[in-house]
Amino acid sequence: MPGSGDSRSPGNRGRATLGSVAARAGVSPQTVSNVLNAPHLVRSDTAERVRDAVRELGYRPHRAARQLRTRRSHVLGLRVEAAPGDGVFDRFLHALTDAAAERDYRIMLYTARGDEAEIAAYSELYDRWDLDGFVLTSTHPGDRRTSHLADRGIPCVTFGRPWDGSDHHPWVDVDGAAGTRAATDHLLAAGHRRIGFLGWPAGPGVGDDRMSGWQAALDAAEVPHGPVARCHNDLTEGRAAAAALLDAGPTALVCVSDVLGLAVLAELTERGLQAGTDVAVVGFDDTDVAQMAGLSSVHQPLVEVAGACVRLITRLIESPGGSVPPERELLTPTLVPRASSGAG
Amino acid sequence: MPGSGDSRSPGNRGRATLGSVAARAGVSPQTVSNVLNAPHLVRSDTAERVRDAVRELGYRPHRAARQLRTRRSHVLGLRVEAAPGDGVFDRFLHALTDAAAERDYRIMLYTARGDEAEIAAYSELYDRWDLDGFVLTSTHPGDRRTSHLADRGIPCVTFGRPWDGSDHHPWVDVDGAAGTRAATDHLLAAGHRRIGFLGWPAGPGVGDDRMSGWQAALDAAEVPHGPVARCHNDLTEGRAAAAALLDAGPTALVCVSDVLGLAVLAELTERGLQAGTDVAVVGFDDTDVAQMAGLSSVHQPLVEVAGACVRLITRLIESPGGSVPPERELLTPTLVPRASSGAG
DNA sequence: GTCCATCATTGGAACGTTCCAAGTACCGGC
DNA sequence: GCCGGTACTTGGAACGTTCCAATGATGGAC
Repeated sequence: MPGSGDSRSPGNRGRATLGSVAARAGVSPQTVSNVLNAPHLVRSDTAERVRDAVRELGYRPHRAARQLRTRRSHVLGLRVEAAPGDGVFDRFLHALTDAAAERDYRIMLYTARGDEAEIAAYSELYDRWDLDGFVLTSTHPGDRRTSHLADRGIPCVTFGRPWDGSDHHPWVDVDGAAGTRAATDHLLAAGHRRIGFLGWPAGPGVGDDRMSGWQAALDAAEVPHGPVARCHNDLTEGRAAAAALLDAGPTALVCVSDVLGLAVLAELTERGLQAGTDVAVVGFDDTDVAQMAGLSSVHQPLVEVAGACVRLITRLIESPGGSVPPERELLTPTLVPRASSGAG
Repeated sequence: MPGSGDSRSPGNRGRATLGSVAARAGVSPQTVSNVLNAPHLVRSDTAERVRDAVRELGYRPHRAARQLRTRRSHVLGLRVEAAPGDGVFDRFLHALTDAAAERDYRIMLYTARGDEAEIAAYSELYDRWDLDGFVLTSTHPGDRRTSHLADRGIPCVTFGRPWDGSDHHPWVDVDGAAGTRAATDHLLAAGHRRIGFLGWPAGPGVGDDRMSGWQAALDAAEVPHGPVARCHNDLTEGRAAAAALLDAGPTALVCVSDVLGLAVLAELTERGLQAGTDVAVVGFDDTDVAQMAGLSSVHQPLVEVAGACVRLITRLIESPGGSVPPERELLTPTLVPRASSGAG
């Protein structure tokens, strides 16, 4: 071995290639490739020699070349929404990026104005950028995105179950009903018997699901339903709804979101009442502000959600025929009790 | 032209390639490439014929192949932070994705535990994934990331100026001092003469910069400085600091962030005082919660910031020798007056 | 009509990887 | 000593694009 006779090619920023590693180890490029991708084909001492060369040269396979050959980019698409965040998306984004990296996948972002525009963007991202699949969020009744992707055989997974009962794609969701049920049980255990609910406007989807947990808990305990109010996810509307609710004299309120929970807190303060002692309040999502305001809240296990999303979609991508039955995963959130419901 | 005799290659999901377009237009693949990348080399009638073929076949160049040849991925890296978001990052993310798409660039995410881990991740992303450059956020004194990148000739741009006076990379920032100055001027114009400041712990960086704007406005108006308190960006700490500040009897408070602004609002409500009439309050960042709580705030022009980031880094990437002098851009935020400072 | 310059187009190779089919060596059985 | 199999290794082509150098066509000057 005379000196450091690297046979690296020019215009390559001096990076090692399969060829340079092969030369160093005294084998063919194909064998180096096999060591990395199909080790069982290679004799162990040869493999050892190749691995040494890989280490010495700091070789790392070049994605674009692999991608050109295999049509796999190891990149997943994720839409970033324009709508004001509820504080959940950031955390999901981070967890998803982490979970993907663990399996050697990356996340690429795109934006779109509405579902139709998103659908139009798929072909560009799939054909031209070779994205391996898409992670979709905020599923809603009448969502046409998943069926579009399914028709074209493009892998996807949704964070959020399909609300129209369709069944052609894997999904991961958090059991909102279980979350509000835990919150309600927590209040019942603390002795409350007049427990109201502040929710979103009626309609199939996340809002109704969360409300059903509150109902189920009360029914199971044979406690009559407390007052109910519904409004949009807005602090001002929430204040008005909270005022109406409080006039009905509940001792506790379960809220469909932290924003509405905070609205209740604000209304309580306005009335000179103390959250947690006079009226107990629980929110949903465990956002930063809830944390800061001491609002009890239901925490979504976003790290697990992200992990499951990546697991499900990579399984789909890496399945030979692409014909595995779609898996589902429904995760249970946990209650984080704080001062607003009498804790700590 | 007998029928639809597309000469598309197999294993290609039926996508058109340079070759199939060339065959259809009756020219060589190279000419098709020239039409798309160097139109001045091609006679106009030929170009027209090629463009027709492109349209008919729905041809779109394949990124991986181009990337393999040119070593340009048209992808920018962006780190997504674990830290609880201040509500600014989401909006920046969306704006950046949009701005990048406009120039045919995409954003790829990565995570890292600390700056050193991020530095370690660069080579993987740059060498293996061929990222064209990085957009860095949350610059801070003693930031070693930019010099590392500069040493290796890897393009980057930062959202946030370098706080150690270094000058080897382009950056975009929002003039925090101008923002607090506008806020203070707004309060002065409303007749306030005892204007306090609630800031972060002293030290070079964003916090001191924002405080300096408050000072400058008061000095220019020859009004004495009101009371000052400093604490971390936390609602609980903020409440205590706000209490101390209010005891000093200011008629208005400028806050370094919305979180601390909300802390002041909470403390005011506790005391039975009305924000906007009894004491005026202004926050910083114009987050969703500020909007909902009616907190006046300083709005960062994130769309412009993102646009500038993309413009600066693409200029760097696409400059032939890579040796353009680093540009800087300091954007001015705007005040959004709300009820908490007597508006609307 | 010859020569040179310019314009438009083309052919061949290369980027770094993986697929496929073809090799080579070894080994045991008969 | 030939045969067939198994274990390992390799050569050549291909993925779709761009770079580089070479080719052919056109036109004006002399």
